[in-house]
Amino acid sequence: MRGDSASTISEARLSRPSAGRLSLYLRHLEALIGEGGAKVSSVQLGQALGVSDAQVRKDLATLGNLGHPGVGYRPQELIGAIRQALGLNREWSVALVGVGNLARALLRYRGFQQQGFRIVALFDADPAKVGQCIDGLEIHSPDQMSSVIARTGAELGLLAVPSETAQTVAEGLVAARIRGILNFAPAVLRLPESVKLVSVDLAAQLEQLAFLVQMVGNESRALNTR
Amino acid sequence: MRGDSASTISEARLSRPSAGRLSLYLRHLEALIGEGGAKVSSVQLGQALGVSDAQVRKDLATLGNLGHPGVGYRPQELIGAIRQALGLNREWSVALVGVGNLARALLRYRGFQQQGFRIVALFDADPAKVGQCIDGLEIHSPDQMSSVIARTGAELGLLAVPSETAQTVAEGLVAARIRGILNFAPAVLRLPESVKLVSVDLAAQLEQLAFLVQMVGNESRALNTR
DNA sequence: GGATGTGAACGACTTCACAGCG
DNA sequence: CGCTGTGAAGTCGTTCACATCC
Repeated sequence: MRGDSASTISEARLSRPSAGRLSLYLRHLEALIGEGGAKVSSVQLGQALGVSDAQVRKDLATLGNLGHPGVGYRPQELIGAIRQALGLNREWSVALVGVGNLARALLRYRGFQQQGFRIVALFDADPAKVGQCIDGLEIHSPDQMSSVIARTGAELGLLAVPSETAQTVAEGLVAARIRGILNFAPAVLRLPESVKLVSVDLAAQLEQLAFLVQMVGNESRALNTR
Repeated sequence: MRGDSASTISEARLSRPSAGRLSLYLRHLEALIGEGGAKVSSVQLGQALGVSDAQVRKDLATLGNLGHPGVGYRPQELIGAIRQALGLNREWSVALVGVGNLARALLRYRGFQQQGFRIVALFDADPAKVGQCIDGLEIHSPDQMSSVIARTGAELGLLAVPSETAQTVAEGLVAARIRGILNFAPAVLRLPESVKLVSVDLAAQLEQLAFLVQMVGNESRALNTR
């Protein structure tokens, strides 16, 4: 890197897959800290996470010059830098729509609050559920979305509703000025560019697994032809 | 492709991302069928799913010559071919380990049984849960894994246990001759090559979303410099 | 020596663009 | 015509290999 006369972070662009791996590094590093590991090398990290050492270096290099040649990386520093790069150096308030079993699982999921995500609002269209409380949070009607989200300051939304209503509910969240949606409904959502979307399609993942498993069978058959 | 003198299916290799999209096409096509759509074009499919038309054609071309130039594709045919390619033209028996909220959500999840996945066995290490029944399925102790999995013929495993025990439990599933694992624990699992693994890391997905949302802010700041 | 950072080579996936067919 | 199938070009991400620094 040439023009680093000043020590300002040059804010190199961070690619999507790289960002995904940073999450993994982060989790692993936080576990390491507990064991007081003072240094980590790209080889160690890579082996622990199933990633090539070159890949690790490339990923970490985007964070700035954190590596100490001949030594490795300092976990503490890395953690801070990764948090910053991923936007985890602050709290994120999250709204959860669709209070079914999945929602309950998400509510209790430790991984979220551990990284500063806080679920601050619940919504469900079922009148029987509206007004009830879970973990100290009242379930609101979707009508209230705009006001409740404004009041609680939620910026992210978890969408755990049936696929039929997913698009409509998502639009409600957009109208309520949510900035990003994590969608669990098996539906393809259409959102304005400015609202970010990540989808987790459980059925598709399981189908992917079936495909891979089935391929193994085909593989061995294919090998016979050699 | 050279030696296609015979009309035998040349079984073109199906790439991982392509297989992922096939799941989406399949779901959309099954919805279309209900509405009696007789023909679909790559453009229609693409727009519905947020994929380029060229991509759709490339993906579907791997299934054999199903397209009718000047006309489009017949949904029925496509569905059959996709099912076959993904290995969904049969039932898959599935074992579910770790009976918490997530497991309950997965058990009731329609998308699974709709594509022929049947959960046939439950396991949980908590003695208080062992012996209980959910949806007509008894919860077994992990000790019983080998025998129960052999008896029920489960080939796939859903792993919904805490990350600390994930590796151990996964090894148990491998020992019980499971062929693929869908892992929900936020841990990196080490499995033999022959056992396929797909991981769904909820925390990482949410972090990814935070990253994207945060990027939007940085983007607009970056645009100012222009 | 040991480990980082990084251009260059490589590979995988996507888009382009168009020939060919109904 | 309209729409598919597909080589060619392009883009993105990963791996290699090595100069560099402690």
